[in-house]
Amino acid sequence: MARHARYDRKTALEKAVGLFWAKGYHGSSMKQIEQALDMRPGSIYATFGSKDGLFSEALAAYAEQGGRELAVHLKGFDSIVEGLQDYLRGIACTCGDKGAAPSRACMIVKTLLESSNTHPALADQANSILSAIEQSIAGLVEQARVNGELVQSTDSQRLARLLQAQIMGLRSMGERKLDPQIMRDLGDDMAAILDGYRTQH
Amino acid sequence: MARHARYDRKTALEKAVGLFWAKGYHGSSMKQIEQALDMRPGSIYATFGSKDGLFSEALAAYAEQGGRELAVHLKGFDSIVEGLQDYLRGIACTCGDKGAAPSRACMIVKTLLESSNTHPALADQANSILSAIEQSIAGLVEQARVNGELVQSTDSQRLARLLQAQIMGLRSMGERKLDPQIMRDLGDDMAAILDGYRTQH
DNA sequence: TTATAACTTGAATGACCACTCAATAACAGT
DNA sequence: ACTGTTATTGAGTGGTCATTCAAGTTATAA
Repeated sequence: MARHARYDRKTALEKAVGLFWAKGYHGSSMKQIEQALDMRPGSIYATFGSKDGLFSEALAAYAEQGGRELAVHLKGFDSIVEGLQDYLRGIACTCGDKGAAPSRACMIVKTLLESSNTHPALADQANSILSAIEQSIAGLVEQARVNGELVQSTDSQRLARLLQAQIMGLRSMGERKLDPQIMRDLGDDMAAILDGYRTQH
Repeated sequence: MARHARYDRKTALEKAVGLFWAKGYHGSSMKQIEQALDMRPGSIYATFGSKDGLFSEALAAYAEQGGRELAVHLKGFDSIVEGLQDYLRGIACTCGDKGAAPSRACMIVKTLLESSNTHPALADQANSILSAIEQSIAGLVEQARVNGELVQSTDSQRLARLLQAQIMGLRSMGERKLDPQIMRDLGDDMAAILDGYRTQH
Protein backbone atom coordinates (compact mmCIF):
# COMPACT_ATOMS: atom_id res chain seq x y z
CA MET A 1 0.00 0.00 0.00
CA ALA A 2 2.72 2.47 0.83
CA ARG A 3 6.30 3.37 1.34
CA HIS A 4 8.52 1.79 4.04
CA ALA A 5 9.79 3.88 6.95
CA ARG A 6 13.47 4.52 6.33
CA TYR A 7 14.12 4.97 10.05
CA ASP A 8 13.89 2.45 12.85
CA ARG A 9 12.20 3.99 15.85
CA LYS A 10 14.35 2.12 18.35
CA THR A 11 17.61 3.02 16.63
CA ALA A 12 16.58 6.65 16.38
CA LEU A 13 15.74 6.68 20.09
CA GLU A 14 19.15 5.26 20.99
CA LYS A 15 20.79 8.09 19.09
CA ALA A 16 18.49 10.60 20.78
CA VAL A 17 19.47 9.18 24.17
CA GLY A 18 23.11 9.69 23.26
CA LEU A 19 22.59 13.36 22.50
CA PHE A 20 20.13 14.24 25.28
CA TRP A 21 22.09 12.35 27.90
CA ALA A 22 25.21 14.33 27.01
CA LYS A 23 23.73 17.78 26.50
CA GLY A 24 20.39 17.80 28.29
CA TYR A 25 17.07 19.09 27.05
CA HIS A 26 17.81 22.80 26.74
CA GLY A 27 21.34 22.08 25.53
CA SER A 28 20.22 20.01 22.54
CA SER A 29 18.91 21.97 19.56
CA MET A 30 16.74 20.56 16.79
CA LYS A 31 19.68 21.12 14.44
CA GLN A 32 21.82 18.81 16.56
CA ILE A 33 18.98 16.33 16.87
CA GLU A 34 18.53 16.24 13.09
CA GLN A 35 22.23 15.54 12.71
CA ALA A 36 22.36 12.91 15.49
CA LEU A 37 19.33 10.99 14.17
CA ASP A 38 20.14 11.64 10.50
CA MET A 39 16.53 12.66 10.05
CA ARG A 40 14.97 15.82 8.65
CA PRO A 41 12.59 17.88 10.82
CA GLY A 42 9.47 16.61 9.04
CA SER A 43 10.31 12.99 9.77
CA ILE A 44 11.20 13.71 13.37
CA TYR A 45 7.93 15.51 14.00
CA ALA A 46 5.93 12.87 12.13
CA THR A 47 7.51 10.15 14.27
CA PHE A 48 7.82 11.75 17.71
CA GLY A 49 5.44 14.71 17.63
CA SER A 50 7.74 17.28 19.19
CA LYS A 51 11.11 17.81 20.83
CA ASP A 52 9.37 17.20 24.16
CA GLY A 53 7.89 13.96 22.89
CA LEU A 54 11.24 12.77 21.61
CA PHE A 55 12.99 13.65 24.84
CA SER A 56 10.32 11.93 26.87
CA GLU A 57 10.62 8.74 24.84
CA ALA A 58 14.40 8.91 25.01
CA LEU A 59 14.30 9.27 28.79
CA ALA A 60 11.95 6.29 29.07
CA ALA A 61 14.25 4.23 26.83
CA TYR A 62 17.24 5.21 28.93
CA ALA A 63 15.47 4.20 32.14
CA GLU A 64 14.38 0.86 30.70
CA GLN A 65 17.93 0.13 29.55
CA GLY A 66 19.26 1.05 32.98
CA GLY A 67 16.77 -1.21 34.70
CA ARG A 68 17.69 -4.09 32.41
CA GLU A 69 21.38 -3.57 33.20
CA LEU A 70 20.79 -3.74 36.95
CA ALA A 71 18.74 -6.92 36.59
CA VAL A 72 21.38 -8.56 34.39
CA HIS A 73 24.10 -7.52 36.80
CA LEU A 74 22.37 -9.08 39.80
CA LYS A 75 21.82 -12.35 37.91
CA GLY A 76 25.52 -13.03 38.35
CA PHE A 77 25.35 -13.06 42.15
CA ASP A 78 23.98 -15.52 44.69
CA SER A 79 23.97 -12.80 47.33
CA ILE A 80 21.78 -9.78 46.60
CA VAL A 81 23.84 -7.60 48.90
CA GLU A 82 27.07 -8.55 47.18
CA GLY A 83 25.38 -7.94 43.86
CA LEU A 84 24.39 -4.43 44.93
CA GLN A 85 27.86 -3.78 46.29
CA ASP A 86 29.41 -4.86 43.02
CA TYR A 87 26.89 -2.74 41.17
CA LEU A 88 28.13 0.34 43.04
CA ARG A 89 31.73 -0.61 42.32
CA GLY A 90 30.86 -1.14 38.67
CA ILE A 91 29.35 2.34 38.41
CA ALA A 92 32.49 3.76 39.99
CA CYS A 93 34.60 2.01 37.34
CA THR A 94 32.37 3.18 34.48
CA CYS A 95 32.57 6.72 35.87
CA GLY A 96 36.34 6.47 36.03
CA ASP A 97 36.57 5.19 32.48
CA LYS A 98 37.34 7.78 29.81
CA GLY A 99 35.07 8.57 26.86
CA ALA A 100 32.72 5.64 27.21
CA ALA A 101 29.18 6.86 27.79
CA PRO A 102 27.77 10.21 26.59
CA SER A 103 27.92 11.35 30.21
CA ARG A 104 28.97 9.83 33.53
CA ALA A 105 26.11 11.31 35.51
CA CYS A 106 22.68 9.70 35.34
CA MET A 107 20.41 11.09 32.62
CA ILE A 108 17.41 10.87 34.94
CA VAL A 109 19.10 12.95 37.63
CA LYS A 110 20.39 15.40 35.03
CA THR A 111 16.85 15.75 33.71
CA LEU A 112 15.39 16.19 37.18
CA LEU A 113 17.84 18.93 38.11
CA GLU A 114 17.55 20.67 34.77
CA SER A 115 13.78 20.65 34.49
CA SER A 116 12.44 20.95 38.04
CA ASN A 117 11.94 24.70 37.68
CA THR A 118 11.65 25.04 33.92
CA HIS A 119 9.72 22.06 32.61
CA PRO A 120 7.35 20.45 35.13
CA ALA A 121 6.23 17.69 32.77
CA LEU A 122 9.78 16.41 32.38
CA ALA A 123 10.43 16.77 36.11
CA ASP A 124 7.33 14.69 36.82
CA GLN A 125 8.50 12.00 34.45
CA ALA A 126 11.96 11.94 36.04
CA ASN A 127 10.35 11.75 39.48
CA SER A 128 8.16 8.83 38.45
CA ILE A 129 11.13 6.93 37.10
CA LEU A 130 13.14 7.58 40.27
CA SER A 131 10.23 6.34 42.38
CA ALA A 132 10.05 3.18 40.31
CA ILE A 133 13.79 2.59 40.71
CA GLU A 134 13.51 3.22 44.44
CA GLN A 135 10.73 0.63 44.60
CA SER A 136 12.71 -1.94 42.67
CA ILE A 137 15.75 -1.45 44.90
CA ALA A 138 13.48 -1.68 47.95
CA GLY A 139 12.20 -5.00 46.62
CA LEU A 140 15.75 -6.31 46.34
CA VAL A 141 16.68 -5.08 49.81
CA GLU A 142 13.55 -6.63 51.29
CA GLN A 143 14.37 -9.92 49.60
CA ALA A 144 17.89 -9.75 51.05
CA ARG A 145 16.43 -9.07 54.48
CA VAL A 146 14.09 -12.04 54.24
CA ASN A 147 17.03 -14.16 53.05
CA GLY A 148 18.83 -13.23 56.26
CA GLU A 149 21.55 -11.25 54.48
CA LEU A 150 20.51 -8.08 56.28
CA VAL A 151 19.57 -7.53 59.90
CA GLN A 152 15.92 -8.26 60.50
CA SER A 153 15.11 -4.73 61.64
CA THR A 154 16.24 -3.18 58.34
CA ASP A 155 13.78 -0.68 56.85
CA SER A 156 13.91 -1.71 53.19
CA GLN A 157 12.40 1.44 51.73
CA ARG A 158 14.69 3.60 53.76
CA LEU A 159 17.82 1.65 52.87
CA ALA A 160 16.71 1.72 49.24
CA ARG A 161 16.62 5.52 49.31
CA LEU A 162 20.05 5.61 50.94
CA LEU A 163 21.35 3.42 48.14
CA GLN A 164 19.67 5.51 45.46
CA ALA A 165 21.28 8.60 46.96
CA GLN A 166 24.63 6.80 46.84
CA ILE A 167 24.19 6.12 43.15
CA MET A 168 23.21 9.73 42.48
CA GLY A 169 26.20 11.01 44.44
CA LEU A 170 28.61 8.55 42.90
CA ARG A 171 27.60 9.30 39.35
CA SER A 172 27.56 13.04 39.93
CA MET A 173 31.07 12.76 41.35
CA GLY A 174 31.92 10.90 38.16
CA GLU A 175 31.20 14.05 36.20
CA ARG A 176 34.14 15.66 38.01
CA LYS A 177 36.44 13.39 36.02
CA LEU A 178 38.59 12.46 38.96
CA ASP A 179 41.32 9.85 38.78
CA PRO A 180 39.90 6.34 38.12
CA GLN A 181 41.52 5.00 41.31
CA ILE A 182 39.78 7.70 43.32
CA MET A 183 36.45 6.72 41.82
CA ARG A 184 37.14 3.08 42.62
CA ASP A 185 37.88 3.99 46.23
CA LEU A 186 34.68 5.96 46.42
CA GLY A 187 32.74 3.01 45.04
CA ASP A 188 34.34 0.74 47.62
CA ASP A 189 33.47 3.13 50.44
CA MET A 190 29.85 3.26 49.30
CA ALA A 191 29.70 -0.51 48.99
CA ALA A 192 31.09 -0.72 52.52
CA ILE A 193 28.10 1.25 53.81
CA LEU A 194 25.98 -1.81 53.10
CA ASP A 195 28.23 -3.92 55.34
CA GLY A 196 26.84 -1.95 58.28
CA TYR A 197 23.41 -3.41 57.50
CA ARG A 198 24.56 -7.02 57.05
CA THR A 199 23.99 -9.81 59.55
CA GLN A 200 27.46 -11.39 59.61
CA HIS A 201 30.32 -8.97 60.29
CA MET B 1 33.15 63.45 38.47
CA ALA B 2 30.22 61.28 37.54
CA ARG B 3 26.93 59.61 38.31
CA HIS B 4 26.36 56.95 40.98
CA ALA B 5 25.54 53.41 39.98
CA ARG B 6 21.85 52.85 40.65
CA TYR B 7 22.47 49.15 41.23
CA ASP B 8 24.44 47.46 43.95
CA ARG B 9 26.61 44.75 42.47
CA LYS B 10 26.22 42.42 45.45
CA THR B 11 22.45 42.78 45.55
CA ALA B 12 22.18 42.18 41.82
CA LEU B 13 24.32 39.07 42.16
CA GLU B 14 22.09 37.70 44.91
CA LYS B 15 19.10 38.07 42.61
CA ALA B 16 21.02 36.44 39.78
CA VAL B 17 21.87 33.52 42.06
CA GLY B 18 18.17 33.12 42.80
CA LEU B 19 17.28 32.85 39.13
CA PHE B 20 20.24 30.77 37.92
CA TRP B 21 20.06 28.39 40.87
CA ALA B 22 16.41 27.70 40.09
CA LYS B 23 16.52 27.54 36.30
CA GLY B 24 20.11 26.88 35.36
CA TYR B 25 22.18 28.57 32.69
CA HIS B 26 20.33 27.50 29.55
CA GLY B 27 16.98 27.79 31.31
CA SER B 28 17.44 31.46 32.20
CA SER B 29 16.90 33.94 29.36
CA MET B 30 18.18 37.50 29.32
CA LYS B 31 14.55 38.63 29.50
CA GLN B 32 14.13 36.80 32.79
CA ILE B 33 17.47 38.09 34.04
CA GLU B 34 16.47 41.69 33.24
CA GLN B 35 13.28 41.17 35.21
CA ALA B 36 14.97 39.42 38.14
CA LEU B 37 17.68 42.07 38.50
CA ASP B 38 15.41 44.97 37.53
CA MET B 39 18.13 46.10 35.15
CA ARG B 40 18.08 46.84 31.44
CA PRO B 41 20.40 44.93 29.08
CA GLY B 42 22.84 47.82 28.73
CA SER B 43 23.42 48.03 32.48
CA ILE B 44 23.76 44.28 32.81
CA TYR B 45 26.36 44.11 30.05
CA ALA B 46 28.18 47.17 31.38
CA THR B 47 28.35 45.59 34.83
CA PHE B 48 28.92 41.91 34.12
CA GLY B 49 30.12 41.76 30.52
CA SER B 50 27.93 38.92 29.33
CA LYS B 51 25.43 36.31 30.44
CA ASP B 52 28.40 33.98 30.95
CA GLY B 53 30.15 36.54 33.09
CA LEU B 54 27.08 37.12 35.21
CA PHE B 55 26.51 33.39 35.68
CA SER B 56 30.14 32.87 36.59
CA GLU B 57 30.03 35.60 39.22
CA ALA B 58 26.72 34.31 40.54
CA LEU B 59 28.14 30.80 40.87
CA ALA B 60 31.17 32.14 42.73
CA ALA B 61 28.91 34.15 45.05
CA TYR B 62 26.78 31.05 45.69
CA ALA B 63 29.85 28.98 46.53
CA GLU B 64 31.24 31.62 48.87
CA GLN B 65 27.91 31.87 50.65
CA GLY B 66 27.76 28.08 50.98
CA GLY B 67 31.27 27.94 52.39
CA ARG B 68 30.41 30.63 54.92
CA GLU B 69 27.33 28.67 56.00
CA LEU B 70 29.32 25.51 56.61
CA ALA B 71 31.91 27.40 58.66
CA VAL B 72 29.24 29.14 60.74
CA HIS B 73 27.46 25.84 61.27
CA LEU B 74 30.58 24.11 62.57
CA LYS B 75 31.29 27.00 64.98
CA GLY B 76 28.39 25.71 67.09
CA PHE B 77 30.00 22.32 67.75
CA ASP B 78 32.88 21.19 69.90
CA SER B 79 33.10 17.95 67.93
CA ILE B 80 33.86 18.34 64.25
CA VAL B 81 32.30 14.99 63.48
CA GLU B 82 29.07 15.88 65.24
CA GLY B 83 29.13 19.22 63.43
CA LEU B 84 29.39 17.46 60.08
CA GLN B 85 26.67 15.01 61.05
CA ASP B 86 24.38 17.86 62.02
CA TYR B 87 25.27 19.61 58.79
CA LEU B 88 24.00 16.62 56.83
CA ARG B 89 20.83 16.51 58.93
CA GLY B 90 20.38 20.22 58.39
CA ILE B 91 20.59 19.84 54.62
CA ALA B 92 18.02 17.07 54.82
CA CYS B 93 15.67 19.39 56.70
CA THR B 94 16.20 22.27 54.27
CA CYS B 95 15.54 19.87 51.40
CA GLY B 96 12.36 18.70 53.09
CA ASP B 97 11.17 22.25 53.67
CA LYS B 98 8.74 23.65 51.13
CA GLY B 99 9.38 26.71 49.00
CA ALA B 100 12.43 27.98 50.84
CA ALA B 101 15.40 28.13 48.50
CA PRO B 102 15.21 28.58 44.71
CA SER B 103 16.10 24.91 44.40
CA ARG B 104 16.89 22.08 46.78
CA ALA B 105 19.74 20.66 44.74
CA CYS B 106 23.14 22.29 44.85
CA MET B 107 23.69 24.98 42.23
CA ILE B 108 27.27 23.84 41.72
CA VAL B 109 26.21 20.28 40.96
CA LYS B 110 23.37 21.51 38.76
CA THR B 111 25.88 23.62 36.85
CA LEU B 112 28.36 20.77 36.54
CA LEU B 113 25.75 18.37 35.16
CA GLU B 114 24.23 20.96 32.85
CA SER B 115 27.43 22.31 31.38
CA SER B 116 29.88 19.40 31.26
CA ASN B 117 29.09 18.72 27.59
CA THR B 118 27.82 22.12 26.48
CA HIS B 119 29.88 24.77 28.21
CA PRO B 120 33.39 23.65 29.23
CA ALA B 121 34.29 26.96 30.89
CA LEU B 122 31.39 26.68 33.34
CA ALA B 123 32.13 23.01 33.94
CA ASP B 124 35.74 23.90 34.77
CA GLN B 125 34.60 26.52 37.23
CA ALA B 126 32.17 24.11 38.89
CA ASN B 127 34.95 21.51 39.08
CA SER B 128 37.34 23.96 40.71
CA ILE B 129 34.75 24.91 43.31
CA LEU B 130 34.02 21.26 44.06
CA SER B 131 37.74 20.57 44.47
CA ALA B 132 38.02 23.46 46.88
CA ILE B 133 35.06 22.19 48.91
CA GLU B 134 36.55 18.69 48.92
CA GLN B 135 39.79 20.16 50.24
CA SER B 136 38.08 22.12 52.96
CA ILE B 137 36.11 19.06 54.10
CA ALA B 138 39.32 17.03 54.00
CA GLY B 139 40.90 19.62 56.28
CA LEU B 140 38.07 19.26 58.76
CA VAL B 141 38.21 15.47 58.64
CA GLU B 142 41.98 15.51 59.13
CA GLN B 143 41.57 17.81 62.10
CA ALA B 144 38.96 15.43 63.56
CA ARG B 145 41.35 12.53 63.02
CA VAL B 146 44.18 14.34 64.77
CA ASN B 147 41.75 15.22 67.59
CA GLY B 148 41.14 11.52 68.02
CA GLU B 149 37.48 11.72 66.94
CA LEU B 150 38.15 9.44 63.99
CA VAL B 151 40.19 6.25 63.84
CA GLN B 152 43.85 6.98 63.22
CA SER B 153 43.96 5.08 59.93
CA THR B 154 41.27 7.27 58.33
CA ASP B 155 42.14 8.57 54.85
CA SER B 156 40.94 12.17 55.17
CA GLN B 157 40.81 12.97 51.46
CA ARG B 158 38.93 9.79 50.74
CA LEU B 159 36.41 10.30 53.53
CA ALA B 160 35.99 13.90 52.39
CA ARG B 161 34.99 12.68 48.92
CA LEU B 162 32.58 10.18 50.43
CA LEU B 163 30.99 13.02 52.40
CA GLN B 164 30.85 15.28 49.37
CA ALA B 165 29.11 12.52 47.46
CA GLN B 166 26.63 12.20 50.34
CA ILE B 167 25.82 15.89 50.11
CA MET B 168 25.39 15.66 46.34
CA GLY B 169 23.12 12.63 46.66
CA LEU B 170 21.14 14.09 49.52
CA ARG B 171 20.45 17.38 47.81
CA SER B 172 19.64 15.70 44.51
CA MET B 173 17.17 13.49 46.35
CA GLY B 174 15.74 16.70 47.79
CA GLU B 175 14.72 17.72 44.30
CA ARG B 176 12.36 14.74 44.28
CA LYS B 177 10.24 16.57 46.85
CA LEU B 178 9.74 13.55 49.06
CA ASP B 179 8.04 13.71 52.42
CA PRO B 180 10.06 15.81 54.94
CA GLN B 181 10.23 12.86 57.35
CA ILE B 182 11.74 10.71 54.63
CA MET B 183 14.38 13.35 53.96
CA ARG B 184 15.14 13.55 57.68
CA ASP B 185 15.60 9.76 57.81
CA LEU B 186 17.92 9.94 54.83
CA GLY B 187 19.95 12.65 56.52
CA ASP B 188 20.17 10.53 59.66
CA ASP B 189 21.30 7.50 57.68
CA MET B 190 24.01 9.54 55.98
CA ALA B 191 25.13 11.02 59.29
CA ALA B 192 25.30 7.48 60.66
CA ILE B 193 27.84 6.58 57.97
CA LEU B 194 30.32 8.79 59.81
CA ASP B 195 29.82 6.74 62.99
CA GLY B 196 31.58 3.89 61.23
CA TYR B 197 34.72 6.03 61.09
CA ARG B 198 34.59 7.21 64.73
CA THR B 199 36.86 5.97 67.50
CA GLN B 200 34.31 5.41 70.28
CA HIS B 201 31.36 3.16 69.45
C1' DT C 1 25.89 77.36 35.95
C1' DT C 2 28.06 74.73 32.91
C1' DA C 3 30.97 71.00 31.25
C1' DT C 4 32.02 66.42 31.65
C1' DA C 5 32.13 61.91 33.01
C1' DA C 6 29.46 57.81 34.46
C1' DC C 7 25.44 55.29 34.22
C1' DT C 8 20.89 53.89 32.24
C1' DT C 9 17.78 53.10 28.60
C1' DG C 10 15.34 50.30 25.07
C1' DA C 11 14.81 49.78 20.24
C1' DA C 12 17.39 47.39 16.86
C1' DT C 13 20.54 43.46 15.36
C1' DG C 14 21.49 39.06 13.21
C1' DA C 15 21.50 34.44 14.66
C1' DC C 16 19.23 30.62 16.09
C1' DC C 17 15.00 28.50 18.14
C1' DA C 18 11.23 24.85 17.58
C1' DC C 19 8.16 23.78 14.18
C1' DT C 20 5.20 23.49 9.54
C1' DC C 21 3.81 22.11 5.09
C1' DA C 22 3.69 21.83 0.08
C1' DA C 23 6.35 19.24 -2.97
C1' DT C 24 8.61 15.00 -3.94
C1' DA C 25 9.87 10.14 -3.65
C1' DA C 26 9.17 5.25 -2.86
C1' DC C 27 6.64 1.65 -2.12
C1' DA C 28 2.13 -1.89 -2.61
C1' DG C 29 -1.77 -3.50 -5.10
C1' DT C 30 -3.98 -3.85 -9.57
C1' DA D 1 2.48 0.81 -16.26
C1' DC D 2 -0.71 3.06 -13.40
C1' DT D 3 -2.81 4.51 -9.05
C1' DG D 4 -3.20 5.28 -4.14
C1' DT D 5 -0.89 5.71 0.06
C1' DT D 6 2.57 6.78 3.03
C1' DA D 7 7.37 8.67 4.17
C1' DT D 8 10.77 12.06 3.39
C1' DT D 9 12.45 16.44 2.27
C1' DG D 10 14.08 21.23 3.29
C1' DA D 11 13.05 25.92 2.55
C1' DG D 12 10.29 28.82 5.14
C1' DT D 13 7.52 30.51 9.54
C1' DG D 14 7.20 33.62 13.44
C1' DG D 15 9.27 33.97 17.60
C1' DT D 16 12.96 34.34 20.94
C1' DC D 17 17.90 34.32 21.76
C1' DA D 18 22.09 37.10 23.53
C1' DT D 19 24.01 41.33 22.48
C1' DT D 20 24.91 46.26 20.91
C1' DC D 21 24.89 51.16 20.88
C1' DA D 22 23.25 55.85 20.08
C1' DA D 23 20.62 58.76 22.80
C1' DG D 24 19.08 60.28 27.24
C1' DT D 25 19.77 61.03 32.25
C1' DT D 26 22.06 62.14 36.50
C1' DA D 27 25.56 63.21 39.25
C1' DT D 28 30.08 65.57 40.32
C1' DA D 29 33.88 69.10 39.43
C1' DA D 30 35.14 73.44 37.95
